[in-house]
Amino acid sequence: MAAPEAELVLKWEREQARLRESVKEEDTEDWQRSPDFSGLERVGGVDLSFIKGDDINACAHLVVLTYPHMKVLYEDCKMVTLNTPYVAGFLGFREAPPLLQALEKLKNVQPNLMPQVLFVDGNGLFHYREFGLACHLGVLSDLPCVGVAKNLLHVEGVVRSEEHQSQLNALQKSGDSFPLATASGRVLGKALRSSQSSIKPVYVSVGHRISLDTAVRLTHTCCLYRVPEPIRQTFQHTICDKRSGSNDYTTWELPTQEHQPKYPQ
DNA sequence: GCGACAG
DNA sequence: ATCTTGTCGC
Repeated sequence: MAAPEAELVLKWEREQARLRESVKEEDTEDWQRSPDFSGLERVGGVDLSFIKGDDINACAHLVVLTYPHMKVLYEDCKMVTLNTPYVAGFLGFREAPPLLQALEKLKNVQPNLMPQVLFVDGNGLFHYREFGLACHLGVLSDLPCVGVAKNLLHVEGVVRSEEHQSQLNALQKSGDSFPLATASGRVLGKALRSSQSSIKPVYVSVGHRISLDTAVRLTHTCCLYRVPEPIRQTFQHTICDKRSGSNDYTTWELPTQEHQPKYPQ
């Protein structure tokens, strides 16, 4: 993929700065204040999936699950063609448009199934300019959004240093977390140990209309495995025939004991 | 200066 | 993002 033109990058930066002003980083919903999230009934997840040698054609996924039981209420997968290359820091311009279309479609066909919060595969405020994909989707859809990244983005001095590694080692049990603070002291996200069975954390940050602590708490309650169920279900429902062979989860042993799903049946 | 850098 | 097998353990 050719390097993005400097002019385009400048345009993108201006757009991110403009949209950044609309991000709400506080709880705006009643259920977010509730200790057990009572009132929350539907959680969504979005993601794009690709096949090996092709980075312009992708499958745009949207799933909606019940809360807290994580049962599938709605799933949609559509092949799309992307216009922009992947550039770290500008994921929103590449992935937000098709994902917004999926939300628009849901609004038209099953408005009653619109999720009350959306999990996004990528960062929110934990971003070079505090405007990752989760913020991008949040502002443009005005849906509460949580950013969950599986890998660490190097933001303002937050890197995989020995300090970071020792903080990770201190995450002993599921639900443990530590803040991701910039050199200036601003907390842009949290590293969360989301399941007992995985040492590797997920990086949670605010997308829109939710506080960081609520986002982390909610993410934890949606994790049966490392990746929050709404996002993980999106992988499972990939229609692009990627679920043959041993990757079919039905051939895997179900978690036992402390690995037990939080909400059986 | 070069490289690192969500998906 | 995606490629890619088995293997060891709870």
